Amino acid sequence: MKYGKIKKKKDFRKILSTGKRAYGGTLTVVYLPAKEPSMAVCVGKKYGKSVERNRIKRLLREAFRAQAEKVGSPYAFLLIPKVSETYSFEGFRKDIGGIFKREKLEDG
RNA sequence: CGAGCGGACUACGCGGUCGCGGCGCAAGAAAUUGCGGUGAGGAAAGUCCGGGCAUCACAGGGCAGGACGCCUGAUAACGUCAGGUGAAGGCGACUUUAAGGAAAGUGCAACAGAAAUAGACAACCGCUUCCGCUUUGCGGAGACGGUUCAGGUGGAAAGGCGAGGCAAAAGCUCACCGACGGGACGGUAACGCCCCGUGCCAUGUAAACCCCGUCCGAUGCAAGUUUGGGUCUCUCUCAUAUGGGUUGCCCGCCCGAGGGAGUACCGUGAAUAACGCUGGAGCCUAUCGGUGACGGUAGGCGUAGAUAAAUGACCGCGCUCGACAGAACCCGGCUUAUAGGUCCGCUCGUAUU
RNA sequence: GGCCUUGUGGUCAAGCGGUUAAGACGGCGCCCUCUCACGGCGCAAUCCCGGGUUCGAUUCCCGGCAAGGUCA
Repeated sequence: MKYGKIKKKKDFRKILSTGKRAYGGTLTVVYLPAKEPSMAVCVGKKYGKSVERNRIKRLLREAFRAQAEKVGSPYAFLLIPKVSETYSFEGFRKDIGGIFKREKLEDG
């Protein structure tokens, strides 16, 4: 399934206020049923300089991509990482997988 | 071998699988799919300068304000760079340097010190008057005249140092050094060097105000352009220069501004849109001119253009185990951050030949 | 991305190149009191950091760092 980008400020507000929250060790996932599958990562200035922020975004997208195939129905996802010293691909991947399993979003 | 100086370069590499942003080609009505190729830096950073570019009822004058400041050159331009001069530091290679003017004027110089820009007081000496005494003299006080040496204070005390000179002294005189004025020579110039003269008067601070010289219109791609409607009619409010725009102010110049209703046509998307948006003062190689910055000529190259914003994950191999760090209109610089590695030129010390 | 502003005890803040760096609130110590409060006395500042100009810099100049504002 192809995931689009969430861009509009209105959409962000809607998901953050009405969406369901799921917490993992390294990040928080906010999601809402939607017509088209979409996702976004939230990495503000508190996470560091631009190099560091870009790295977090890449890791999150890649980890999400590795797990997204399991989700059957369309949802809008927001991924919000927690501030820490180091960020790892493996940690994000396991947390996202665990959240999908717990929230019963996986297909079948 | 040890210590050091200057300059240049590099910024993990290779192979696979999956994935991302532009571009090209093909397919498709379209969404999209497939293939190919391409995709961050030396600082992309800070936004400290300069320029291009764009807009402002063209950009005119004056004031204010700002920047720069040894000389010559380079450049589109610069506060940058190159070469040189002076000064300071280092044994040296070399490094640093906002380096015009203090006899245009104003301000400031705490504390200390007799005194802070120059007068007084104190001190030293001469002469004279008075007083005292141990009476060819010595001491004390006062008037007049000469002088600023020494001591102490200070960042700085009126050219320095040595000799002569004098009642005591002082560039009063002399040698050397410095300063100032004039001249010759060398250099495009800053300046250097030599000669002659003047006994010498002018404290510091201009990164205090300021003076002199040179330069600057303002605003910045969130600039701005296009579509978002156009034309006509009616009407309302403010205004006739005492308004609005143009640079902070003045002059000058330019101009009415905003809203509502109706009708005909176009359009249905209205801001998260498109353009600006990357081919350029471009990069590489060779050669010529120049000490050099740089410039000329010839050949070659095609080299990110995103907009919640693209480079990542995993596996294998190698090693020195990988620093600082991510384009956002574009260039030239400066400044700041930066693990390690490579190369070139040079200095000092020690030892050997 | 562009353009600006500000950094002084814990907080809010004054500060004409020479100050013992004002003042208020708060904190700590001592005195006063049987005790607390009030009151009195005292203490606590790398003037954000690094250079430079100057005899002397919180102040002037240059470069960093941090915080904040503003422009569609």
